[in-house]
Amino acid sequence: MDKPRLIVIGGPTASGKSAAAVRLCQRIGGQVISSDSMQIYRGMDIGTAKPTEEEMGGIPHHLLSIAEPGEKYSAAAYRELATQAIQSVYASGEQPVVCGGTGLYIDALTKPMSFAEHNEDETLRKELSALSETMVGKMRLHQMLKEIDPESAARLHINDVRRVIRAIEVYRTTGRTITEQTRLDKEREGDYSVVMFALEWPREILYDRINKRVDVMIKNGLIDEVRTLLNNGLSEGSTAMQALGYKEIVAALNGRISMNEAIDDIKQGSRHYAKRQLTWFRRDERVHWIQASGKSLDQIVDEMIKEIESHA
RNA sequence: GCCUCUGUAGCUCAGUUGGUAGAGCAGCGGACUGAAAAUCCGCGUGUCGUUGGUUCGACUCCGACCGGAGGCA
Repeated sequence: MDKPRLIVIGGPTASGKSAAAVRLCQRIGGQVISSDSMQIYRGMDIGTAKPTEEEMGGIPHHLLSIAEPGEKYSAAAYRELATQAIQSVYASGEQPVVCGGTGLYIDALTKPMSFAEHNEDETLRKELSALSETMVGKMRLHQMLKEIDPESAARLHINDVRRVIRAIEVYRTTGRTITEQTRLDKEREGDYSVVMFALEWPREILYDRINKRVDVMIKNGLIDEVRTLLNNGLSEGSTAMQALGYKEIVAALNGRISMNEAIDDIKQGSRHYAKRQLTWFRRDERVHWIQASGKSLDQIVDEMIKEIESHA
């Protein structure tokens, strides 16, 4: 039996993914499944550029505002929820269109990844993080990994503490190294027949779009949005408050930097983020890049539909 | 008009007694398998304002000119 078709729109922030996804859905009869790690949070609308009711254009969107900002979330949880949402869209006879900039989530969904039941250990993670505070500790962590999984140790830089800790954690909780895990995953096939797109812009234009979007966010009340989250007791250390546009405003509200500096930091952080996304999606050979500059939404969607049909 | 300071990377600036230049930020490239808007790694991109001169050799010393800042008039 043929695998069900899954359309994915990735690419950098502010490239126009959301609008393209909506238009595509309108034209082919589809529904949007978000693959954005921050738009899942309730109350984080302006800073995450979450589509408004109007922007959704009558198309159902899944996985937006489904978690409280304090909640933990993960690629595994995403895969679980997205899979359910996709099944429900297929059941309704429509085409699921995954849209969002979180590359890891897209991979977790579209590539085989065996997520063991239990493979997280907060206590161990905390313990190891404490160790990573010093250079000596970092070296000890790296050494520890070298003893259990030399391949990962060779691949990971000593300073990439998160991944070093994660690799140790995987082995301690599952008895299997992350290297072996990855190898096994690569031998398997994904669940979908994926058609993937990303929108491409000349760099200066993309950066200009980012800068302008940040200004609009401020004008639309981002500062109040952050204030409300803090008033509701959201801690500064939560994952949600690591989001671009939020951590900087918090720093300004707490007087560590001026509001103007915060705004510049958000723009710069977003530009850097867009670059990282470009690196991620450029590496993915499944991506069909669509030149967006100078084209109307429908022209862009025309190209997508043509590509999708050629896959049929 | 005269005096003083100043002109080096996209920006802010270093540059030793003369040996064709380097930091931060910006920018560019890369990695990424349960925190990913996170985390981490790598890369100077240059008519040293212009033009003469001194010198084996000038960003560096001297002259002129051009631009900028301040002071005296």
